[in-house]
This record gives sequence, structure tokens and C-alpha cells, in this order.
Amino acid sequence: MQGGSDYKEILKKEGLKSTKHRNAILGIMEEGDEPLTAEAVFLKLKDMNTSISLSTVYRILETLVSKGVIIKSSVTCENKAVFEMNRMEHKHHLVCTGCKRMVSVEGCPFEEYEKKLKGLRGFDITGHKLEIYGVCPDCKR
Amino acid sequence: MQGGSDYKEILKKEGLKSTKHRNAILGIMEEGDEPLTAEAVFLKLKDMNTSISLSTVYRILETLVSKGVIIKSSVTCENKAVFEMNRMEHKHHLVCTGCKRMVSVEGCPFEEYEKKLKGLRGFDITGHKLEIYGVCPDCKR
DNA sequence: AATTTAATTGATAATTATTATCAATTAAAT
DNA sequence: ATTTAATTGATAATAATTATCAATTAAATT
Ligand SMILES: [Mn+2]
Ligand SMILES: [Mn+2]
Ligand SMILES: [Zn+2]
Ligand SMILES: [Zn+2]
Repeated sequence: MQGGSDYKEILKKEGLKSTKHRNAILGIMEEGDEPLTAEAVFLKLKDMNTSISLSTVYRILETLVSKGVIIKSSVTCENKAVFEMNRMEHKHHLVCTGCKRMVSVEGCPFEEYEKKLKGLRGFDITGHKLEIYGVCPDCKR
Repeated sequence: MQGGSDYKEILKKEGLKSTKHRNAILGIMEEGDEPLTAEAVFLKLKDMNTSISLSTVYRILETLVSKGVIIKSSVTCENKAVFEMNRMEHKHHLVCTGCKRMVSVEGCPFEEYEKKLKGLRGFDITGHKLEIYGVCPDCKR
């Protein structure tokens, strides 16, 4: 983590103090392409010899979610939330039913349908989430 | 709950004993059109003056899920699972972001896309789940 | 109908992810 | 350097779900 506070601008823009931990977490989130659990982030920090409390990891992630910098999501049948950098692109998730690994996929087949849904059952539609399930190459042996 | 054991056949087919509680729970699931939490099922049983332990409700629901009689699902941002009768139809859920009420919608806009996904990133695609978010009529005030 | 046996149940403890609390620390403004 | 409010760590609390185990009961057998 040479550099130390590469995210000072982002944090300042959101009215958050620039701290070692926030910068480290943003670094981890930025480089990773797979969504991570809070615990996974915690363990990565440990590997980097960064001492931090798990509750602080949760707190920082939740703070960044509330600012829209990070996206929180969860998969059916899993009881932990995952976090990833908000790259401002509409995306969905492909989940391995074996190891629960989750990868992001671009694209959405849903645009026309969502228009058809306008007013479905009196709801105002505001968004959607698509999870695609499968078996990853590793789990196929 | 006149009748008492209307689901004896289903239960026998699955190798499960026909008990008052299992029949009562299947009755609740059959008549309801909205997915229910374990606790909601528990409370409905209380209303019917049926004494049961919450852990038994969880156990029975989970047993019926393992037999494919009931479907368990959960919504992102909610931390409780919901259960509904498996009516063997491909469906999705429409969730109110206000009150978290969940209604089922038929239809799927996803068929062509799923074919395109065959082999996506080396995964074997086995299924998908679509959640549609919106604001229900009640929550619109 | 009585007996046997394995499944089911209730009560409760344990688990797990997440959130709340609060005193101590620290970033940033002055 | 001082002040002040935000952040942090350690820990307790919460909430949904799961595990445990003795007591009960459905169904098979006699
Ligand atoms: Mn989409
Ligand atoms: Mn579908
Ligand atoms: Zn896998
Ligand atoms: Zn609503």
C-alpha cells in the first residue's frame, strides 16, 4: 500500500476523513474484480499486516455503501453480504452453486421487459436484480 | 382446519409422517399467495390456536424445502428467508422497497439471454433469479 | 388393541453475521 | 499547539437460524 492515501479526494468529496484504514479498504475494493465479504476484506488487511478491528471493517464498508462508493449485495442461500466497488455500470452476478464464488457480468436482458412492467400490480418499478446460477470451472473438477 | 390431514398423500409420497403440524403448515402455504417468513407462519398458527414451537416451524419448512414441496428464497437487503408453496411454475418476485412486501409475478424475460450465456466464463448455467424492486400502492400513500 | 420403533417435537442452547455501545484515539480545523 | 468532532477498537448486544437432546407420537408389527 505504498502511497497511503490514494483516495483522499473521494473521501473528502463525501465528507469523510482520510484514514489509513479507509484508504486501505478502498485499495482492496478497487483492485478486486470479485465481490468480497466483510470478513474477506478483514483477512486481506491482515495479510497486508494492517491491524484493524472487524467491526471497523463493517463500519467503513457500510459508510462507503451509504455514500454510494461501494455496492452491497447478497446472494440467496448465502447468509453473508458482499461488497464491491461501485463502478457505475449496470451489472449482474453469476454465482457458482458449488463454491459460492461470485463473478460480475455486464449486460442486462431486461430493458424491454421493465417497460412492460410499468405499473405492474400498481407498483412503481424502481430497479431489479438478476442472479444467474451455475457451476464454475473449478467445481466441474 | 377442518379435515386435519389433507396432505397425507403428499407427505407419504415424500416419506414423511403425517402430523397435525405438517398438515397445518401445508394448509397455510397452500392458501397464501405471498411468500411468508418462518415467523409469519408461526404467528398464523398461533392465530389458529395451534400451539407449536418456532423451531419446529423452521424444521418443517426446511424439510419440505428439501423435498421440493416448498420453495425458500430471500431478498437482498432483508435478512430473513421466505417460504412459499412450490407450484412448479417459473416465477419471479416483485418487492416493495418500502414495506418489503413481496408478491409473485409470472413470466420471465430471460429465455433468449440464458442461451447466450451458455458457457459464459466457463460456467455451466443452471438457473437464475430475478428480483424486481418498486414501491407498492400502500407505500405510495 | 397393545407393543415396538423410529420419526417428530418442544424447549433451550449454540451459532453466525451484523449492529450497537462507549471510552480512547486521531484527523483536520483553528 | 490546541480544540473538536470523527473515527476506531474492544466488546456486548441482537436477530435469524441451527443444533441438541429428552420426551412424545405416528405408524408398523404383533
Ligand atoms: Mn439488469
Ligand atoms: Mn426467469
Ligand atoms: Zn465453484
Ligand atoms: Zn410497500
